[in-house]
Amino acid sequence: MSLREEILEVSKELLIKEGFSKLSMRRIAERADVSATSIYLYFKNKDDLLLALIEESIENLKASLMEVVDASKGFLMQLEDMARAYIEYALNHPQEYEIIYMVRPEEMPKYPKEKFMNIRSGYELLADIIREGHDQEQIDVEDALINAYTLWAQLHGVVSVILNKRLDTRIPQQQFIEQALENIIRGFVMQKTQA
Amino acid sequence: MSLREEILEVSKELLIKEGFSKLSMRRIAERADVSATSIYLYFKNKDDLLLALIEESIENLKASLMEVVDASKGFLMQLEDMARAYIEYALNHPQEYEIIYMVRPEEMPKYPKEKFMNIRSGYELLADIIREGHDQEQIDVEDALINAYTLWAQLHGVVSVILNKRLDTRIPQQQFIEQALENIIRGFVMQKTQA
DNA sequence: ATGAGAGGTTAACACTGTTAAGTTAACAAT
DNA sequence: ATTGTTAACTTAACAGTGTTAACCTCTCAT
Repeated sequence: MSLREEILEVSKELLIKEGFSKLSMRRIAERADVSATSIYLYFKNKDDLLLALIEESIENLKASLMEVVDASKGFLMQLEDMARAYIEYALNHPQEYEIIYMVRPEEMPKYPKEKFMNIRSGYELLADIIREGHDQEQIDVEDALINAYTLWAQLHGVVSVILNKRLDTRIPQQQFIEQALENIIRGFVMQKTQA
Repeated sequence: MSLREEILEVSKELLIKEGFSKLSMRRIAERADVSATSIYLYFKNKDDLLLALIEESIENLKASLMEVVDASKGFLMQLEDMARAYIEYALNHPQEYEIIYMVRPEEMPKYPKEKFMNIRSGYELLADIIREGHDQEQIDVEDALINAYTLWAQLHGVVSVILNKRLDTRIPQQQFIEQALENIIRGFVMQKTQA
């Protein structure tokens, strides 16, 4: 394993075990048994390293979503499956999920915004399913891509509130998730009474 | 103006002008023309100071929501008004909004989680409106408080995606907001065909 | 006048990301 | 076989961070 890979591996371990706030260059270096400056031989700076971690997390998230795609199911079912898969991934891999949204593009202008758009194919995947629903006149949407983004945003909001521990203690997490899923999905279903 | 107020004032200025990442104790101190350690006479630590800023932001956010409450309007209209007011506040005061969700309770265990729940009355406000809709059998909800949280979470997701600059450049922001609002609101409307 | 306390300061510690300069080893060319 | 070059790595240092301990200085009540 190259040192670059070693650094990435160790960084990921550290991220998962100790969280984003403990992820410092010197700690990574220590764990990898090299000097901190060696990291700069393989990454321009910390943001560059984080970006590599982010991309990996995005790949994992996308893979999780891909797994539940099953064209034989109805699209409503697929929509719900994907929504559940999204939430599940986020809650099961909190650090890996959060790092995706933690690092802010505006704070690292060196990188093209495109880098952060790697997740794009994930949206396309969602857009495809939404389009399918529209074709079968069971989902009431105009622009599938925009709706994919709104769906994604709503899901992100749900997991974000949970991960940031902003949920009222009076509210059971699972019930919150179920209610949110219900409301979100219903927001996409065609209202035939209006048509 | 007491030094404590002065520090808060200066901190808020610095936060708005230069953003969260530039908000350091020494910079605050410099702007307030005192030594950095003086801040510790009035705040236990940086988190304590941030918490004061957060509380102020929450008050402002709540006030913005209160402003649009108008019982004479239909609750669906009220719901939309509040949702718009939420998004508007977040986009018009990005730093003040973000700080609310930026600081993480788990990273400052010294403070009771209750502190972060000051926003609770905002949820109650929302819950009241939702309850009203339920009473008039125009909104399909079981537990109003849970639904207030899911609504809030969805709105947070929408503004979060925008503020974090994660929106695809192909997608016009305003169109995204309108579509999201439509989907979110519809998620709460009763589907009479099912009843 | 003296003691106490409020309200501030300076110096320092242990961190952080990052850079410049130096070292060391491997390998190619003369 | 001795150079020169390059890659891979290290040490030392800079500027910045949050935070604490120790100190000063002024005001005011006894």
